Amino acid sequence: MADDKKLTTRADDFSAWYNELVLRAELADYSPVKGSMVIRPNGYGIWERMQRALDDKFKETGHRNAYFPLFIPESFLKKEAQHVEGFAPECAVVTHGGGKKLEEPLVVRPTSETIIYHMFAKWVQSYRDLPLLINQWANVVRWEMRTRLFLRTLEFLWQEGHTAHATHDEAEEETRRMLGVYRDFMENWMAMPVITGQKTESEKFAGALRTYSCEAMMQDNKALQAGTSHNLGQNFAKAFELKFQAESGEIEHAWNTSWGVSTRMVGGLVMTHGDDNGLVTPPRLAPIEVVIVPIWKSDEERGRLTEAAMALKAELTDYNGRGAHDRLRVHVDAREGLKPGAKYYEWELQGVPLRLELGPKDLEKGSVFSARRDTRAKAAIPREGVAASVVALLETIQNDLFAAAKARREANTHRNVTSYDEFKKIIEGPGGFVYAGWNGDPAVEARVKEETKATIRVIPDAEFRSAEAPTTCIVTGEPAKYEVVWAKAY
RNA sequence: CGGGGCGUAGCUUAGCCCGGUAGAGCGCCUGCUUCGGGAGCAGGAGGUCGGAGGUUCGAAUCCUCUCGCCCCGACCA
Repeated sequence: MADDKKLTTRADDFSAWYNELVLRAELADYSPVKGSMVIRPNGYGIWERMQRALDDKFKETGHRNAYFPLFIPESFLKKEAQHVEGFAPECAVVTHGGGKKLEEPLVVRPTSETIIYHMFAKWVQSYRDLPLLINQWANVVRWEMRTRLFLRTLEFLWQEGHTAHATHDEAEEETRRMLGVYRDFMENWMAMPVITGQKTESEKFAGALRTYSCEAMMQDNKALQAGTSHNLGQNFAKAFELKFQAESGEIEHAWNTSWGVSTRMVGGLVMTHGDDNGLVTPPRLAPIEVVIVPIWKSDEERGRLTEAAMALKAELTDYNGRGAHDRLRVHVDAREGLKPGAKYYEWELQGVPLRLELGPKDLEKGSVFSARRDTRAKAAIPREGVAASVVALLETIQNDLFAAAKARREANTHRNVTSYDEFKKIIEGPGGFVYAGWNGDPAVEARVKEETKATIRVIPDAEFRSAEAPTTCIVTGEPAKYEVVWAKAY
């Protein structure tokens, strides 16, 4: 090995780069059970930031948290025909408990629609009980064939929102609202631009009427489905007899929605912003936003500079320019026996957005020396008013990360592609998103997947569509029913 | 489950063809000197070579079986 301190580069082997980064930045580690992983503090810290931001948004939109059990009677899964077909193959099933064979096997939840709507049926009698707006933070298990850290593991953490409404339109509005919440989070917290839109019939959630999705582009130009929101119609309400008496006096089935995002987003964050030096975390999701590295030569200096670093930290954390509940998250790295350079590399690997160096020269000059993680730009900042400068710089980093990611996506987005040959050249070559016409036939979708591995990621929402809609289907040349986004996906 | 690769110290690995004292780098521990981009020197700890069987005077190395992991496919948040 030439230099085992350096990561494999993205250009050399994107997949190896990703795995090495996740392991070496200590985001996660392989567990003894094949396909499952341990989320280490660095990774879990990011997830906690994600949870906090999302949970606030869920509460703001009227949802309340609850918790439903891990085990679901096997018969529940079978009550909704499409649902069981979609999920049965990947379910873990408990057949024994307490040393005895169970009368009915229990499925370890792959998702909780069935148990939740079973319970909703007990709780809802009247239209006055609606809407019922519930979210749960939980782990789920899906027995996947091929796993990858954060992107696909046997067990993962997520949130699943489940709601019941009196009308289709209310449910549709909710489905759309939560897709918007996801988009807001992904763009403004993760700094990860997404395309929103509707999934095709073959890609929609098993049991849903319609599925909407947020699709992001990773640095290898592959798509990542980052979050989905489903309008379940009355499918589950009918299967679980979730009924209510309407104002009119009629008994009606409720209309459900479900929506979820998972720890997969941590993988998305890595693949959106990471570079060959390691992780790059958007400030808003960084467990540590600022690391202060004091620099000294002598023992006398060490005491002085460590003290100055602690004072700097105190000034930063006391600053309430972002509000009392959003204090700067600052760490001082005063470890002895490590040279400053070694510390720089370590914090860069871990993706801390901003580093402040504080040495004797800075003390003399009344400044601190800053280094941005994203651009690696360095500059002296006046010590006076440093907190406001740091807050502003972090905001700039947050915005620049989003702008860079968006520019990269646009640079790898291909529109006005009308020939299937050209389409294949792009997909098999550089990859990226290809906007093209589709006749709406699932057989065409299947054929393209078979031939190129590309799938329709979404039928994009209006704002993402091309100025001039494609008129013909990319494959058959027939009139196009939709403009769709094609890409290879994770 | 198909195809490919690999299991040697905490990590990365050399050695394996051609059997003969298990080696290195990183990391770790102790001490001294260092400290503005991965420090140096000295000393030290750490291995039943994935497991089981076989061949042999002798196996990390050869044979058989087995277990596990990674990558590529089919399936998917």
